[in-house]
Order: sequence, then C-alpha cells, then structure tokens
Amino acid sequence: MPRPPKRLLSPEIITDAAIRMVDTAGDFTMPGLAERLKVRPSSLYNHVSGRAEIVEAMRARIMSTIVVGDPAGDWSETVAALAREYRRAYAAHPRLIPLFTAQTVQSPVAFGMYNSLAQAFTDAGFTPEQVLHAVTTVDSFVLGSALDLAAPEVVWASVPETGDAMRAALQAAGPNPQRADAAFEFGLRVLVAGLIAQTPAGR
Amino acid sequence: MPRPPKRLLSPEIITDAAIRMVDTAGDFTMPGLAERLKVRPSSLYNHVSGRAEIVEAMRARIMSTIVVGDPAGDWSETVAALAREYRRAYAAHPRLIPLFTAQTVQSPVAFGMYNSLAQAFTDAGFTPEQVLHAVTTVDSFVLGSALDLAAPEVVWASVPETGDAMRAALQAAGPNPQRADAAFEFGLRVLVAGLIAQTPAGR
DNA sequence: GGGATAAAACGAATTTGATTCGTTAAGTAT
DNA sequence: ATACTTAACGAATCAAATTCGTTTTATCCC
Repeated sequence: MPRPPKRLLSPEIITDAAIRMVDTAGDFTMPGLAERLKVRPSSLYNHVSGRAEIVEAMRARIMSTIVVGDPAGDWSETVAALAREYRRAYAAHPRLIPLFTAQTVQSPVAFGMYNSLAQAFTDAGFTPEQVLHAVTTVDSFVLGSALDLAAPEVVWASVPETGDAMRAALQAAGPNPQRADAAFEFGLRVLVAGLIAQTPAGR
Repeated sequence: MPRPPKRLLSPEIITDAAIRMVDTAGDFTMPGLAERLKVRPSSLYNHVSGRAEIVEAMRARIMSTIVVGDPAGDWSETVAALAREYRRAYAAHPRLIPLFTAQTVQSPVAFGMYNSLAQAFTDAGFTPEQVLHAVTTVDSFVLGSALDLAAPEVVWASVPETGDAMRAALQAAGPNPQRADAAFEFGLRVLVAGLIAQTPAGR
C-alpha cells in the first residue's frame, strides 16, 4: 500500500470520475470518488487540494470544449453560433451547472468565446459599455437556459391555479429535453433580433 | 429545557433567520441557525423536516414578494414590468440564488407571474407553443441575470488573453451592482424588442 | 378544574463527508 | 548505490445533518 508501481491517480483521472459521478448521481463526494477509483479518500489529496478544486477543474474541462470558429458572415451569425456552442458545452453535462453556480469562478475560463463575442458586438457598432452589456446578456441567457436543462419537468401542469394561457402552453409542449432545446432556439432568435434592433444602424 | 412557556421557534422564524444568515454569510447551516436563534440544532426539527425544506421555504418567501399588477398598456410593457419585478425579487437576496439552483423546486411558486406572462404573450398573438418558449426565455434571462448579481467582480480584467474589444468593454464598465443593473436593463430592452419582432404582427 | 394528549425544547448519539498527518515503500535522479 | 521524492494508506479530527428518547409545559376536552 505504499507508492504503487503505476500511478493510480492524476488530476485528470479524478476530474473525469467526478464528471461521470455528477452525470449519473447529480453530485459527487470525496468518498464516492475514491470508491470509483479503487482508492482511499485521502489519496485524492495527493493530486488535488480539495473538493473546490475538483469543481473548478470540471468547469475548466467543460468550458475548454467550446470551439470558437473564425467569424464567418454577419456579426449576428457569429453571435448566434457562439451562443449555441456555449450552451452545447453546458448541455453536455447539465447536472454540473448547479455545482458551478454555487462556487465562484476561481480562474478565468473561455476567454476565446468572450473575446469573440465582444469583437462581434464591437463590429456591430455598439459602444464599449454596450458591448459589455450585450456579452452579459448572452451569458445570462445561456446560463439560465442551461439551468433549465438540469431542472426536471415543470411542476405545475397539475396546479389548479394555472391560468388558461399557461395551461394551453404547457399542453402544447413536449417532454423536457426537446422542449428546452426548442425554447433555447426560440430565445436565441428573439435575442439576436433584439440585438439587431438595438444596433446604431438597426441591422 | 422542556417545552418553553413561549414558543421560541416557528417555520417563519427559522426561514427569516436562514435568509439573514445567507445574506451575511453566503450560506447557512443547521448549527449556525440554531445558534442565532438561541436554540439547539435538534429543536429545529420540531418545525421543519430538514435543510431542504428550509431552502424551499426561502424560495417561496422570495417568490411571494412578486407583485403582479393588472396589465396596463401594451403587452410588451406588461412583460417588461413582470421581468423587472421577478428580477427585483431575486436581487433582494442575491446569495440565495445558488442555493435555489442546487435544489429542485418542490412545490410550485409564482403562478401569478407565469400566468400573467403567458396571458401577455397570448395577447401578443403567439401560438401556445411559442407562449411557453417565450415564458421560458424570460425565465432563463432573469435567472441568469440574477446569478450575475451573486457573482463577484469579473475575474479576468487582468488576464493577458483578454482581447482588445473585451478590454475596452471592461474598462467602460463601473463596479458590479450598477453594472449588473445596467446590463439587465439593456438585456431586457433587447429581449422585448426581439419578442416584438417575432410577433405575427411584428409589433 | 383536572386529567389526557400534544407540543417543543433538550442532550446524546449516529452517520456522512471533507480534510490532515504520519508512515511506508517504491520510483527517480545523481 | 544512495538520497530524495512521490503517492498510496490508515487513523484521526472536525463539522454538519439528522434521529430519538426524555422531560415538562400547554392546551384541549369533559
């Protein structure tokens, strides 16, 4: 039980296992992680400083899958593509998102995407202040939409207080994953249309 | 130490204390709560079933502060007013939001607001399916914006990888609370403009 | 008003999770 | 080979959530 011939652990191995555990169980614990890795909990601390660092590593892992293509076509198409890619990254592991929102970002992630967004909005003619607000708006919408994925079915289909308009809307909707996807695409169209309208040139 | 002459606790008292604790400390614990209330941790369980129920009670408390006025004026004005009111409720206690996102909604909250939103979008001429997507879009944007409030300053003002457009945008921005407010108002204008554009009538 | 019942606080104990530290022996570099 | 480092282990600590039995006091019903 001393140092083994072959390394059993590494930060990457631990992060992988944690992501898998969250995917299946919705959360992770140090003992649970250790068990999956056939290791004692204390061994984990030879590779990571603690639970918080694992969460940050998972965040970095997810965000690093974001691919920022070269801007092709209209700025609004660039924005839409970036938003989709950003959300896709979250959607691949929806149950991680609550963990992320519970913990402050420790080190910057996804510069590439933010920079590209900012550049697109600058190209559109927004002022620097507006650029930041536009980036924030996209960020908020994507994060909010991603949280929608982690949440199970809407609760109140059955609630008596549900009004007619809401009742009709709920009835028209399908099961969650598709509904969330469709809602995101709808919201993205709305957002892009609104951004275009706010542009100095109005296009 | 038996049943005291005057009740020391109630679900409301416990919820209040928990909200105050989260406001100041960013989180709450059963022992911490008990200490504030001059009571032993086990006593709390005579009034609430556990930690999760306290979180749900806090959620209900916050959402119950949402005031849904009678729709006056254009549907788009109604939507904007509802979104502002929804976000105001969250913004009063920003540090609660991560706790909320970590836990599934146990019982429906804020029908009134969702019903009014659905009615406004129905009035605007959206189909039932679009109504649900529009409600979801507003919900996502507000929740995402509220999370922005809980997060401290943006980390990467100093990061070398920050591009020119992003750097200029960050420099133009003020400190967080105002910046988040301004970003929300910007995003709301964008959202409403986009929704109007998506309407069958285009207005 | 008196007795049965319920309520509410306490203290002790259990369980689970995160983390620390000393020990050990295998790897690695000189 | 020798000295240093690494990575696993086991034991231990600490904090938090929760359960349960005990004790009176309130409250309710007659």
